[in-house]
Amino acid sequence: MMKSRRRATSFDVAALAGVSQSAVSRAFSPQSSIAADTRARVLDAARKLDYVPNRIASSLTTRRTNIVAVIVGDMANPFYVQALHCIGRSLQAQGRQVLLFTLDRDASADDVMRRVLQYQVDGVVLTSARLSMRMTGRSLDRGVPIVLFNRYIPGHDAACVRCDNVHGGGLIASALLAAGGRRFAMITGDPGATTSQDRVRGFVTHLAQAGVAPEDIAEACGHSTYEGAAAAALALFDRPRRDWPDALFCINDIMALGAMDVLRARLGIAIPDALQVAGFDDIPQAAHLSYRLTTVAQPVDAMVAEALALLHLDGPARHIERAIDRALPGHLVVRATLRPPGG
Amino acid sequence: MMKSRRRATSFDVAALAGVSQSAVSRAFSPQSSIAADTRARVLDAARKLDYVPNRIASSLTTRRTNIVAVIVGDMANPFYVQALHCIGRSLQAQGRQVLLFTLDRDASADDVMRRVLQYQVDGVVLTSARLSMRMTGRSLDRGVPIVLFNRYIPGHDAACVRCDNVHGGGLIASALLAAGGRRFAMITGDPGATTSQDRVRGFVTHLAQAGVAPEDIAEACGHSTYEGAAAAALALFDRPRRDWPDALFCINDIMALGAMDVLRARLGIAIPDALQVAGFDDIPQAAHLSYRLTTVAQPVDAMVAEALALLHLDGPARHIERAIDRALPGHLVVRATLRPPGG
DNA sequence: CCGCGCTTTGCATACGTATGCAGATTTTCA
DNA sequence: TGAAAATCTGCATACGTATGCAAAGCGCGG
Repeated sequence: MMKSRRRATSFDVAALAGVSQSAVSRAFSPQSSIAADTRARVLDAARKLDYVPNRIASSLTTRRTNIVAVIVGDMANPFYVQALHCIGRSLQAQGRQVLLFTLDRDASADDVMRRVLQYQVDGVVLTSARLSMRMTGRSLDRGVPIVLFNRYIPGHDAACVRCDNVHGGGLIASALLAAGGRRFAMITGDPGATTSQDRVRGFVTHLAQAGVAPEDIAEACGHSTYEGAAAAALALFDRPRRDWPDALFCINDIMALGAMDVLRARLGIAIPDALQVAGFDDIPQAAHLSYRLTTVAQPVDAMVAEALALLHLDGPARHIERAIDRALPGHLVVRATLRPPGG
Repeated sequence: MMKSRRRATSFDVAALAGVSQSAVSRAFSPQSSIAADTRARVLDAARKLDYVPNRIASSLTTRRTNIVAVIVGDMANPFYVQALHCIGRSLQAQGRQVLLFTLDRDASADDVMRRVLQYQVDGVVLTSARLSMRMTGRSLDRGVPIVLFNRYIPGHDAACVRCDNVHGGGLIASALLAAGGRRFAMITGDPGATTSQDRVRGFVTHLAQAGVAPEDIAEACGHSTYEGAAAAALALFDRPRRDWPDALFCINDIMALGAMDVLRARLGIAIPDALQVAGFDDIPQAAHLSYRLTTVAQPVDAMVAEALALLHLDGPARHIERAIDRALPGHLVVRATLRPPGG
């Protein structure tokens, strides 16, 4: 059976059902004023013609595309994949979809933002550390709601949802102290990312209260990647054995995996006996039996729900949040990379 | 400075530049017939008004959205994340975007496909094993090009790009034999997935040629997940120690990680000394020092390039490929989970 | 039987851009 | 210099749907 070349439109359905095009439109919009039997007749005709409403066309008049742009900075970090997955699920449950933008190293902010705006998205979720400022500016100027996911811009008034990273850093410091850590080290992420800065700050501040001077905490930058962290870990241990750290905080899990792997494989360091390790994020791999990483779990579901709520996708009038900064608390997940306290 | 509430349209730009709306449209389309200085004047006015062409509106007349739907069945498998990332990068380089559809366990094929069709996408890339048949049917009926990524449907004529899984299974069999494997075992994936079936077939066939009877190969289903594989691995070793397998093929890497983790942690099995393990896919984690997994690398970049080419997104007339089945060869990546041959 | 209110329907138009066509302008060549 | 060719521009319309408005149909109470 050969289908007609042209796709059926609401006019075709209207003709078959013996109603006007308006009736077809109303039949497909739940809250419209239309008689039950008319709707049934229309849906029946639509089925016969294999008609599917054209959302692109409808978005012209409704001024809503039901599309949300998600800009992912680092697809190599499972945490952001997890966040993307969660965002996609939530939006799909609302009848909306994700338009995905991945950001390459050399991507220009203006370039990405121009593409986002061309697609008339209803909102933007930005998970990229880099380029945030210029992108949020253009988005807000054009009346497109944007929410920063897990990062913020100090001088700027864009809405932001994040884990309380300072608090989380403190949780890690507290756990490492309780487990008997004495010589502390950190592997930090992208230096420009507030995520990294805040976790470091929470960690250092809490240690300071326990009498550990900041200058006694060894530090190396792992650039938020597995490989970068492996290199950083080796750098931290490039010193006499008696000065080796015995407690290491990696500001995210993916770096903790890199550090653990290289330290065990290259230097034969036993974890947690010779070195205690903690991460941040609670990515799926942190629970794997090769790592059993102690970490701070981010409340991803709640963060996503909050972020999408701040976009105000429902409701007739578009309201843009300003100067919102929601910090949700994470919680410590204790696994096997710390010694039991008092053990 | 307060921006006007309404976004600037091509008419606004036209008025400011003193030209017609058509001229504005042409100024933004590279191959249009327009004088250089007119274009410059238009672009200048556009910049002043912060005008961005509305791609949604333009797609109404061009009948192209420059959007490709990507349906991801399993976001928990890093291989598909990697594929998604690669697809996104390639499309963005062509000025197109990915509209992401994630498939939950309980998602209905009709439901997802209806949403795909509503958005008038220019093409569909389907990476989900389940539901493939009904989805491809509806897509093709409506003239939307669809390509199955790394799976195919035997009775169906949709285009398909995949790794040569039979060949890859043979590579693994060959490597395990050369490394001295004697008692073989497999952890299989989703029973309905051709990906799993083909890899198993290649593996079993190759072993048979070497004199290993299929019924001597132990088998358990890991359902393509880390956790499922861990359970399957324990089941395979739930027998007298002298009957334990010494060569294990997991039909994808994520399951190999699960199997290795549980066998080492729970049963204390040394890899590769007591057990040799191989996977398939070459996900990033396979290279991590905790695993150093021998596996078959899929040529993801080439597969994605081929898949997108089959959609025929360029060119004026939409041509739909039928009955295409491209199988690209993978290559063995030897790491530390096999003993060196002759060692 | 009349008038009021409620529901349902169709008409007309708007959304923002692309493009065929014809007219206008410039260039080319004899 | 003139005519033909080439280039550029604007007009008008189409793409597919949503919705304000008014008209029509209906039920109900007086």
